[in-house]
Amino acid sequence: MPTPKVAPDSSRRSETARRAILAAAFDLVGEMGYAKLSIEGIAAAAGVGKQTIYRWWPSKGALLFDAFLALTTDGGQGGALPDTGDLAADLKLVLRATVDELHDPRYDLPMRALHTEIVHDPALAADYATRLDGPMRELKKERLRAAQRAGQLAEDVDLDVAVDLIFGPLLNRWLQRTGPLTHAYADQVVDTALGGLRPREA
Amino acid sequence: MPTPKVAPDSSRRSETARRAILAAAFDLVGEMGYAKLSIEGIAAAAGVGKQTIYRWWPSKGALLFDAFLALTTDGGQGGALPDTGDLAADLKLVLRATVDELHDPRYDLPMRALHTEIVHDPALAADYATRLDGPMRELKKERLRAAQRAGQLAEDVDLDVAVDLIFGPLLNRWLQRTGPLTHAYADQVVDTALGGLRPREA
Amino acid sequence: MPTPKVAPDSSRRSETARRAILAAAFDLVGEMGYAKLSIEGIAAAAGVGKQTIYRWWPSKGALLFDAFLALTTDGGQGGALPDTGDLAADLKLVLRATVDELHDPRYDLPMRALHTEIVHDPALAADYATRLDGPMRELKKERLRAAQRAGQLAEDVDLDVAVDLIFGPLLNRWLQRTGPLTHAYADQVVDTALGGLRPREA
Amino acid sequence: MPTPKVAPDSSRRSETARRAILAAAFDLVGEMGYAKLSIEGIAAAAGVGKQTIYRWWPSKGALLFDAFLALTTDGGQGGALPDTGDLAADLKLVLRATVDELHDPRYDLPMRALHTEIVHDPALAADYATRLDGPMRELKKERLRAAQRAGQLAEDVDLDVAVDLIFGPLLNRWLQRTGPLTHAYADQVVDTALGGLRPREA
DNA sequence: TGTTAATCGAGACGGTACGTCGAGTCTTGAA
DNA sequence: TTCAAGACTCGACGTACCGTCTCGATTAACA
Repeated sequence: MPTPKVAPDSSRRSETARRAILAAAFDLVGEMGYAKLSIEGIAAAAGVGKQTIYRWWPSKGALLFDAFLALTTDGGQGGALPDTGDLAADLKLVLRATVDELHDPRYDLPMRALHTEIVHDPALAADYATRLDGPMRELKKERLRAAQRAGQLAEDVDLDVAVDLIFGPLLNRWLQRTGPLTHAYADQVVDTALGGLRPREA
Repeated sequence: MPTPKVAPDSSRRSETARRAILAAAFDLVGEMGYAKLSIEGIAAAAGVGKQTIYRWWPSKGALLFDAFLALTTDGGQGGALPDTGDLAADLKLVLRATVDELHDPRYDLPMRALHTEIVHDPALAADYATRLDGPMRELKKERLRAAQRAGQLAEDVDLDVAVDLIFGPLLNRWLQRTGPLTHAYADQVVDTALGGLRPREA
Repeated sequence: MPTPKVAPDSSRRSETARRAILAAAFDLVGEMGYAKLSIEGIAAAAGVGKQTIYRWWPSKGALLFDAFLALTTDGGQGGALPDTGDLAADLKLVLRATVDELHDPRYDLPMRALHTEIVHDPALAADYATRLDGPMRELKKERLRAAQRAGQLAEDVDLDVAVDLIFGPLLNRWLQRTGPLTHAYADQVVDTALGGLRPREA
Repeated sequence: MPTPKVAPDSSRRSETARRAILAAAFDLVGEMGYAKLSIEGIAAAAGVGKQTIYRWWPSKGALLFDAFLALTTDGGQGGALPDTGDLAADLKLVLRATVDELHDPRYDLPMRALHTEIVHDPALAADYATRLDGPMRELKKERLRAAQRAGQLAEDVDLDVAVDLIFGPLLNRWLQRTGPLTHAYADQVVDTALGGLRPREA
């Protein structure tokens, strides 16, 4: 049975070319932003024929996502969230680290680009959910579950909603630039989310 | 911001052309999405020369924003948030309406387009903050202030953070498709944000 | 009877504007050649509205022609061709002067431009024949007639053909750059045309 | 000259596209004249991308010249000028044929276009001299040399000047429309050029 | 251990859109 | 009414990339 056209024989695939393309894509998007990023430019920078890109990636978004994934996986922080027993402190630590990362110019443009693609491409969004956001979210929920076991988190709280409340605001503020993205803001978010908006009964 | 580079004499500006352009831009982005939206297409659909667009708008994003603003302002829901005295109920009402709006196919594509443009264009983001998000956010904060006066909201809560917690998650889930966008989710967000994640002391 | 649209009331015409336009047209065509000459540019250089040009000239060629005419008439060499009694010497004098003029960079570009327009626009060609070439040609023929009376030119020679033979080659060589345009060439043309190609019977 | 700026690998060049472009260029210039001839129009008529034209030709004039050359070469009359032993008769034959050709509407517009481009573009003029005018002129001079050997042409006549005198006037009259272009005129030019303007000693 | 078929680099191709320039028309307000 | 000014529609410019399509020239699995 001949190999179908849609799935080229990846055994013959050049690993060198693949790596060069992903690196070039990541570098270029960081240099000149997503709008001016072109397949042609990536191919040239990677010293690769255009067809080699079109052969293996269905869209610019998919390529960008792979480029992102490659770097994240390589040096991936992989591990679980810290658990010192103090939920608020742990969350603040993580959120402050996130704030720092979002300020890193090396990641700023590529991450914005990726988010743009996700917003417009449901298929890519699904991929993102499965391969990047999903695992991350699971780690976060794991930490929250531990907190529930320790009685630091209400039993009836939906953990997905909890994750949205805690980790969403930072991303929003970063993407939309609705305000300064600081450690103080990270702390406030954690405190407010944990404590709730309603006055605590004295 | 949608002010032209070397401000032409706007007193001579053709109002007919302006309106036709904004309408065409909004319609086209709704029909075929932002990626395939072209200035050339908008000009053709509006029966207008390309130069007339380039004369008055510095970027596709700025034009889109104006188109959005024109429609929002025209039929604008303008008014304050409902205040029945029951904060949770009022917020749920508003969030459920937002959910419905986000499901309206007429607004889906244009709003996604606008949001991703904001992500990439700080100038546009500033304009957005001033002319769309700002006023909206003020209305939201006004309602929350009323709740504070009524003792339904803690005195020490930062209202900006509160708004982020309540209204951000919906937008995030919609943009990133991280989960179903339902009335139930809206209710959960309100309840969780108001009550907080921490267990209430019995 | 109202003045017809095709012939605006020239009594109200601004002489200042007219002169400025002609001067600007001539200068600009000399500076940047005919291809890059634009009505817009002329209007700007003359400090004049575009409409003022369109009101009074039907085409770029007509304007250029007028500009040319204005300068030629002003300092026009107007007078008859020299007549010392020696036809060959007189013609060589005139042709050598023409050679010099054609080498003047101030006139090179404008004259090429004018000739181009004449080639493509029969109406302009007619105008040219009537107002520039015609009078010139008459002066030349007058000199040849005198030569005929003096027995230096055959009686049966068609003077128009004679003029073509004597004055045409210079123009051709200049326009098409088929060879160097020198005084020697001018002399050769005169001698050959007068003497004929056929061997003189001994 | 029609050599591209940074010579692309012409081995990959599409002969189909080349031919279609040249044909379209020639046809269009004949239909609507040089002024309204656009690269865009040629590309569309040839079913070709604009870039394919820009890739291989540096200017509209160069393209036009190639188009002209292609047709001239294809059906090229190539051969030498007739030589019956009677120089005057032979020249009249050739000039009358030229008159007829210049009246052919199929060639009128394209040839005017080519000639005016030559006037403005020295590089094109050089190419024209090398590839079209040069060979033609050589044929003409060859015939004149034969006449010299036969004693029908003075020995001391510069053949280039002779060619200018014989063949130039027709072109001039045609381009500038300074008079009717007839067989009679052709004959007159030959007779006058051969006989000279000066009276023959009886 | 050659054969052979997929992949590679390169880049021409037909297209679409870009952002700019200028054409020629029209409108406004001043002289 | 003409003028300077300049916005308007329209068409073309020359460029940048798109995604498809040959081209040899590797190159790695199979025969």
